[in-house]
Amino acid sequence: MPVKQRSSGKRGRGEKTVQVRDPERTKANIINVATAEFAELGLSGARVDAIAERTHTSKRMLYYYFGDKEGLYQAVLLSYYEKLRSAETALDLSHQPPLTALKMLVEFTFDYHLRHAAIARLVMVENINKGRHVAKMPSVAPVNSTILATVDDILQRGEKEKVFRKGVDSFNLYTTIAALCFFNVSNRYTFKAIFRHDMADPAEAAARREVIWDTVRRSVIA
Amino acid sequence: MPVKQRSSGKRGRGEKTVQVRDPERTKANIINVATAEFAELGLSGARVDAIAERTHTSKRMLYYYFGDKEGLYQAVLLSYYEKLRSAETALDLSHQPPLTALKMLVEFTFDYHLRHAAIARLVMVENINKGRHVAKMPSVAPVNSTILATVDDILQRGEKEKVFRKGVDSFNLYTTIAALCFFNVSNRYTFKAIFRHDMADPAEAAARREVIWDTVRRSVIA
Amino acid sequence: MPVKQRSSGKRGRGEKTVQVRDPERTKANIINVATAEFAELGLSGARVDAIAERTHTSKRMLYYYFGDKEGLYQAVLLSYYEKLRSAETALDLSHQPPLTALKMLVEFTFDYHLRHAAIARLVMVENINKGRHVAKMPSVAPVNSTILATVDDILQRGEKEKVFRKGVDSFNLYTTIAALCFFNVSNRYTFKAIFRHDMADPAEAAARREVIWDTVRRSVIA
Amino acid sequence: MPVKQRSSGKRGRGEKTVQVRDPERTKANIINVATAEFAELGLSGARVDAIAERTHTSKRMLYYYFGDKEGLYQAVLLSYYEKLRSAETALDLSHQPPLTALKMLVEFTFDYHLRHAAIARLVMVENINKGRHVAKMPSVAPVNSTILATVDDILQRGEKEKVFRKGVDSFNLYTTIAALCFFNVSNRYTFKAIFRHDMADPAEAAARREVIWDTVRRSVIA
DNA sequence: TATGAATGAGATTTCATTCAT
DNA sequence: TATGAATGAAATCTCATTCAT
Repeated sequence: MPVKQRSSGKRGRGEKTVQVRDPERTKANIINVATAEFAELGLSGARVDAIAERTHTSKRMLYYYFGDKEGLYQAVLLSYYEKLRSAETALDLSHQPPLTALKMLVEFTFDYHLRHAAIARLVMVENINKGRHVAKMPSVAPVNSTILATVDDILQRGEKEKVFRKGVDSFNLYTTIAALCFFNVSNRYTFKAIFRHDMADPAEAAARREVIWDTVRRSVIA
Repeated sequence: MPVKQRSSGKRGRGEKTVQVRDPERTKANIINVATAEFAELGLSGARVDAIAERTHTSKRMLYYYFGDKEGLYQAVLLSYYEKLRSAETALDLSHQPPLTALKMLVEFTFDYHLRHAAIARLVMVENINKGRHVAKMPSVAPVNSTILATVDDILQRGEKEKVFRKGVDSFNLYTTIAALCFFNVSNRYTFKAIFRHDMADPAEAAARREVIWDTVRRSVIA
Repeated sequence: MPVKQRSSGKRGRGEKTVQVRDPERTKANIINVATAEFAELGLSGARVDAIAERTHTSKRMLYYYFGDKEGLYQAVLLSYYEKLRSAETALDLSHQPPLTALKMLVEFTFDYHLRHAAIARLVMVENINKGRHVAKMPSVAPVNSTILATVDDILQRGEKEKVFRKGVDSFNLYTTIAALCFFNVSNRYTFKAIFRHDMADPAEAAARREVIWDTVRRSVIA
Repeated sequence: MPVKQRSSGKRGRGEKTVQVRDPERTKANIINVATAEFAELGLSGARVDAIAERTHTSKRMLYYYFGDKEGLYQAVLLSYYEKLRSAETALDLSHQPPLTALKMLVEFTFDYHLRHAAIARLVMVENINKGRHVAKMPSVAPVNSTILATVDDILQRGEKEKVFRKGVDSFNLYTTIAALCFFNVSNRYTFKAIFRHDMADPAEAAARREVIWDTVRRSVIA
């Protein structure tokens, strides 16, 4: 009988399938739930109990696999960066003409943040934590800076083709793109309160996406 | 907390000024300390005990003046927006030629965030909280959107003088400026871990400041 | 209403007087209860809950005053050494003739361990912990080594009076006394199981007390 | 415990001998590891996980062979008493002249405790447990009281030869020897903290060994 | 016989807040 | 107005043990 049911008092029927004995699935499940919780409430705001509750497992398993709350948080962070990398490499910008490639990068970055708001929030959380945890993750640095190589390639091709002006720095360009796209998610709530604009509103977001691309384009064209 | 005293020994004694019975000073003192704590650790990460500890008063006073932890946090937030407003109005951009005015605004925004990193972090914290608290502060909205009027004024004058191209939207322009300047502080730590660039390093910040201005300028000029 | 009653389900009526607001009494109360628990079960075997239960306060206060379980244990240990010192100095052996003084010391040491078995057990516990906690208590060493001065004084006077032979070392003598007296408490249970002798039985203890004194006496007399 | 593997990396791999299906070896291996753990940390301080970790087997085997933690502890205890018995009988004191025999016994006891400190600690642990487990081990009592017969034999021979005085009780004599030798190991750490003497230091131990023999000798000679 | 995943029960610790003085 | 003691409720974490394969 691999199916056990919880005798939870709150719910009508025990709806949890336990005892999966598929560690990878168990871990992935935990990480997914935890990602949402950490993104929603931050490291200190997140509740281990709340995470466990929404998991197919028990709280004990979080500790079994991730050691402690911070270990789980770190696993969540790592999994985010891994997903981002896959998404970025899946873009394959090297075969596009420079301007197209740049546009695709801008739009991808914008859309990715908008669609995965939880994940952008995770980055904010980590910055509130002063990057204490990313700093411990050696695999993150090399992986992510490949995006700089991509940008550099686009810039060089564009420069050679006289589409882009000279002297644009890849790190600065990428920072500009990231800043413009990230902000839409990161500062959504304070902007809404202050300026009565909801940057997550589809129409508003679509308009902003255009403006951002326009801004980036003007910053590089010859 | 008697226990803390176990590992003290560093301080002579009586380093806390005897309470002067000046409510305003007491409150200001509490808010300053709380600002640092909330900016450092977020709303849920901050500790009431820790704040009280670094205050010239006792914990009881926090509750006396601010009701509870959230009340204190809200007071901190409000005080931030008030300071920002004073600083912005002190700029007086309406008497400057449009391009100069815009440049001053960009540089002020950049410098302000860089210098008052704690305050930018506070904004991040509030966004993690989904703006739950700013939303409750009626005084914030009217106050802060005056900045939009300022930007609008600059844009209109620039357009009229043919320095700026037509159709630039003030909200979008301000968002771009804010995004570019805010990001330098908000994503400092993750960027450092991933790209090995310290965006807070004076030389790097100065260079970035130039690029940001260049980007903004190109986005508006005729 | 300084008296609050617990709504404990296990007991007929809430019998705990809380809210004493006499920190010293509260702390002493906690330490007394904790001494018994730690002596009975060791550091890891002791239960914070169990200690709190038998206290006039709540579990929270243990943490308030002592930080954590180890802090409490350390306080217990320190309090033991302080009590031992008072008892030893109260003896005032310097005005007794050497042989009498030595006998008094032996009998005191024997009786003290027998009467305060809990405390001898505490010393065992600390040795199981490899002295990790005593080592951190700077006040213990100087305090307790005054006993060596006392023994030394007795030995010198006895030697001068030709009651004691030459060359008896004070540290060795004290160690012998301590060993013989301590053992009666420390190894009581294993000895009982193996040899069917209960070293804590009054008659047996009284006899053993004589033998110990005899052994010590023979080891020093001229 | 998957989590532990986060900070491993030190070991090549496959450092655990593949299980040889030799129950006796497996059991012996477990007992050895468990002896160290229990001696180090006590019954409640020891961790089943930690023991299993350092074993050539898995945690399941501990339960398979020993039932539960206490069963394992009891097995460890029994194995200690068996080893002690073998060592003692190997001495063969009945063919030595009384004084020599006594000296050999003292020195053996001293050396045995010094060399097998883990085992003396185990006895302390069991006394902290109030002998709950030895009491359950029927084989221990008859076995170990043979040592009393040995001491008795020595005493009687010594008395007959007028080397020893009359009226020395064998149980008391053995207790004295045990106390003096045991103490060197059992109270090593507190004595070090309090008196700055390391009773385990070879030179200090050698000197103490002499003093103990001297003390015992003086307590019995005619 | 062997293993790694899984777990319930309970242990320790933390935290915002209130109370007595 | 001020303070240190006190607290309930809830959070994090640990541990011996069992289960599925």
